[in-house]
Amino acid sequence: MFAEIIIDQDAKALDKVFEYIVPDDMELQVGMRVKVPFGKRQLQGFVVKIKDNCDYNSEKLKKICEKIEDFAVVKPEMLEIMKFMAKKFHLKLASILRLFLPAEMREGKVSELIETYYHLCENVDYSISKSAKNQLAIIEELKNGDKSSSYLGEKYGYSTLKTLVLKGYIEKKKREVKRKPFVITQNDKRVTLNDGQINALNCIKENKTYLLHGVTGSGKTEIYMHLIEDALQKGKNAIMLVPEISLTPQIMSNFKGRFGDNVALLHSGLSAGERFDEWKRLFTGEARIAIGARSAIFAPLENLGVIIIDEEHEGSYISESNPRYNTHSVAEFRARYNSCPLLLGSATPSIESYQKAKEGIYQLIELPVRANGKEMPPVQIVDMMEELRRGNSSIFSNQLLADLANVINDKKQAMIFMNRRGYSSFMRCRECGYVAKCSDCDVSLVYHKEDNRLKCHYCGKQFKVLTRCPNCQSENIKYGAVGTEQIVHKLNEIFPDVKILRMDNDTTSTKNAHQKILDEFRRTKPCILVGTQMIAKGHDFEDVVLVGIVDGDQGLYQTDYRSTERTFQLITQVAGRAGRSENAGKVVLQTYSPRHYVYKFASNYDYKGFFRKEINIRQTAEFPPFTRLLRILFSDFDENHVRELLKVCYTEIVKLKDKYGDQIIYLDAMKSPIKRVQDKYRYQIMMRLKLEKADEIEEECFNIVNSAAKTSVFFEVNPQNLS
DNA sequence: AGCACGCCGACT
DNA sequence: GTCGGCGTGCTC
Repeated sequence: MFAEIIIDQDAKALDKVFEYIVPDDMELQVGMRVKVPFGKRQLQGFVVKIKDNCDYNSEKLKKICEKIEDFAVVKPEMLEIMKFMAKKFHLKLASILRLFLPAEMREGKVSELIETYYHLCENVDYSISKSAKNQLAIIEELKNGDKSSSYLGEKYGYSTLKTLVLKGYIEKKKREVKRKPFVITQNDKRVTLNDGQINALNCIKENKTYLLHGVTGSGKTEIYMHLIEDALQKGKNAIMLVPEISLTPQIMSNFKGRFGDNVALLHSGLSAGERFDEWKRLFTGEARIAIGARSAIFAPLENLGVIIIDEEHEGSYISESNPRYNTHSVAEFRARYNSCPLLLGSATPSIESYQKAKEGIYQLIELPVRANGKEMPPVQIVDMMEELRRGNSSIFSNQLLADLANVINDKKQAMIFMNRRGYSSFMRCRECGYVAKCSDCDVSLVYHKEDNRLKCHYCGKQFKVLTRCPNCQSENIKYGAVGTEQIVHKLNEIFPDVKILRMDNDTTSTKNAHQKILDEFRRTKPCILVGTQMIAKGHDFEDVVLVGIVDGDQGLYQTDYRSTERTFQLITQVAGRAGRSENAGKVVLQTYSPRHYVYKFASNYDYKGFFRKEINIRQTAEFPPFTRLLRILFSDFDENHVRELLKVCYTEIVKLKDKYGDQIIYLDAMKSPIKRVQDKYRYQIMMRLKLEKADEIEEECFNIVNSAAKTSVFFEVNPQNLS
């Protein structure tokens, strides 16, 4: 017997199957991990095929050394996923396989938590003197079952235990225990579904992809729970993906409360050991529901009854570091493989997904009404240009300050939201609102501090920093964004007696910092919480009556075709934080371009209107979903090396223009906007392709690059972020 | 990824 | 003379 094996090394040169002889006495299965001789070394590999004949020079074949486990860690479905992903995303086989296993299982690091415990020996005469109270107490405790060493030791003294062992009355044993990452509080509060929800549930039956467009608070979570419950009742399993940022204790305890130990949670807050335990519970079938961020799509579950992607529009579902993949595609693959429905849920679906629903590729389900019947809070747009003209050049409009003062008076709470800490940002005229844009691409230019230039992230063109506004000649043209620190500082000056909390990547680096800040916010009134995106998700605070968006524009003038869409999503999401309870809320949105269509639609919560406008723009501008963007990223420590490689590939790819003509709308090679990352120089080829031949062209490019490159090159389709 | 083979500079 | 630099090539 022979086996095809993928060596567990993330190197391009090893990205193929190697053949080995299966020893006669070895019972081998596909999906097992094995140790094999490889050159002078012994390496780990994955068995992907077992066969009777070999296709390689049989004299050179070596024997498999041993099995790492006695069972197949990679199930057949996962091998199919591997093949699918390798083809679709041009990834190395080993790097995909690694996604399937928790890091703890790599290179024999399998660490299980071992507990020592004591067990009462049976059929023994216990002759213990009455004065030995501790010894007697231990025996009594053990009559009710085994107890852990640490428990007994702390309570009665370790020496006592030792004595009993010596006497032969009790035994010391070891066992594996599961780390429980989460305290389970049973709070199975069921909500009766409204008609909309029942309708939605009745729709989702078939082996299809459904897009659930439900406004904030329309009860999507309840639908998810019912779907999962249905699946369990049919003896099937379920996967639910949520953005990492919204894996809040609230969400987790909701699902744990409803499904108890059936749920395995996979999120970044877990220690490596906890992750491994949760993974194993799924693998063995002890847990049947996987809930987690992006990578939970690889949960080792078979027989799936439903896959759910919550907040499907979130950018974090596209992996931006290696291996780069797109969760929707993998989810779709698994759903088809298991013949189960895939549900994409969002209050603000991505333009791509909604378009697919329009085209009938996805089944659209709408939940237009909030479950509690409440209106969304009104959004007031404040024109910051007008504020400037009136002589207010601060970060805060008079309106926002007045509203904040009211909140403080009423001992309520407010959230001040800003888009992100910006080091690189766009350049804007403070007089007329003009924003520097690329002459070719109609996207905003990004200011790069390192070389004091403005760059276009699409075509790589560079521009000198402007000193005078080309529109109104004002010299008051600046780059730069305000950070959260700055906002907190100003607020402290204006409201010296009010507690102001800050939450962003800086303040939440430690594991529990996030929760601590939120807890403090919950307790304190009045209070203002200043933060980035992370305050926008899933936290319900009864007393938040005001949400201020300081820089509504920032998302807008980010540098890619999705920025308007993101701004809409963000405003909707942030607005949802105001007035969750009886307290009528309000949203104040500050912007320098108040007439931009996104604000009109967002302030009316008019998703469909926004979609119609946006999809038209995409169509005329020839951007996705009507075209495909392809970015080929080359990186290497040696700059000359990359440039040479880029040149070779580019010359070949340019020739495709002869063959495909206007199918290639745009093609250019350039430095990557952030040209060095982790000491590696980055160059890229950007292409915009018409859809008809996109697959074909992509494949050709891949082959060109693959035959030229010794180092690995990354392909990205419709990238989220172009740095 | 690693490890060997191999072909050119400055050292006991 | 040879020790050692890292370019190239191979691993079933």
